[in-house]
Amino acid sequence: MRNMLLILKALSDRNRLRMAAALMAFEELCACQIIELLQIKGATVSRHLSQLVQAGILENRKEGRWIYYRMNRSNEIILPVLHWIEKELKHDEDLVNDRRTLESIMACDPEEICRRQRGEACCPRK
Amino acid sequence: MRNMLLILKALSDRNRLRMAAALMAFEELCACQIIELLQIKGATVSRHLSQLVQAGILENRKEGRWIYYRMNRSNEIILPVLHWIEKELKHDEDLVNDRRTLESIMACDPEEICRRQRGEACCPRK
DNA sequence: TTTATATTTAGCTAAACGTCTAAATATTTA
DNA sequence: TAAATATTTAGACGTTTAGCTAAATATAAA
Repeated sequence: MRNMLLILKALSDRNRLRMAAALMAFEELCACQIIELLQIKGATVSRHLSQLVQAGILENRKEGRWIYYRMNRSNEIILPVLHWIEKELKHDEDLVNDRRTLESIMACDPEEICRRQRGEACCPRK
Repeated sequence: MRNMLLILKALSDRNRLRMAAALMAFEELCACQIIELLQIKGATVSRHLSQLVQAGILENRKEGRWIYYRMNRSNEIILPVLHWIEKELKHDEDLVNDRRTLESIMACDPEEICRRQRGEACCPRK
């Protein structure tokens, strides 16, 4: 039961649900891309991501200075609930919007995203 | 998304998950039976139950002084996640134990359960 | 119509949570 | 090797939440 509660709790926060939905649509995202999507502080994003990893929903890999997150496809327990979310929220207004935002985020190099987050203007916002 | 979050939040508390599991196994239970199962105060149980109703997971009906709760079978959205929980927690130690406890609770009249909750000895505990 | 009683609501407290800033860590570049 | 930088960890703060007790509500029994 403990495990199930970890999973349900991890998914029952708006920002974490958005992260999960983003990674259902986009194979792999680095932390800075998720920061850019959610527009909240990196430290906060980091804690949410680690909670999702803790629950077995996400996994990550390190590549240089970046850390990339993706769904943990080897965890079969969570597949049904992810499919459920995917189906029910396919047309959710906020998530459709997030996917659109992600398209433009993916069009930039992570390099550019990070530069923007340090306050240097680049990579037009919209 | 708001709706999905209500559902996920409602299910991501240990006691509420136990309530939901109990009502997957036992068609219908009145509030006093759930109080008896969880061994927490009636007021607290009441608030949990209303949160589950709010999320569309449970429905209730009034019969005299008692209020009976059951799964809201007309809400199709939640069926997949309930099946998921049912499958994953079928052999969960705590929930197996809850079902055993419920067997003996069901063997008493609600009348008896309520009397016990008022402090009068009756209906042997185990 | 008064009393008993099953459940809910209101108000409180302690713990958990989401967010932030600042400091720490790890990796790359100069 | 020193400076830059992407992410995480630590610590603080305001909000939410799960639990309690006591009061309110609604129904049944006397």
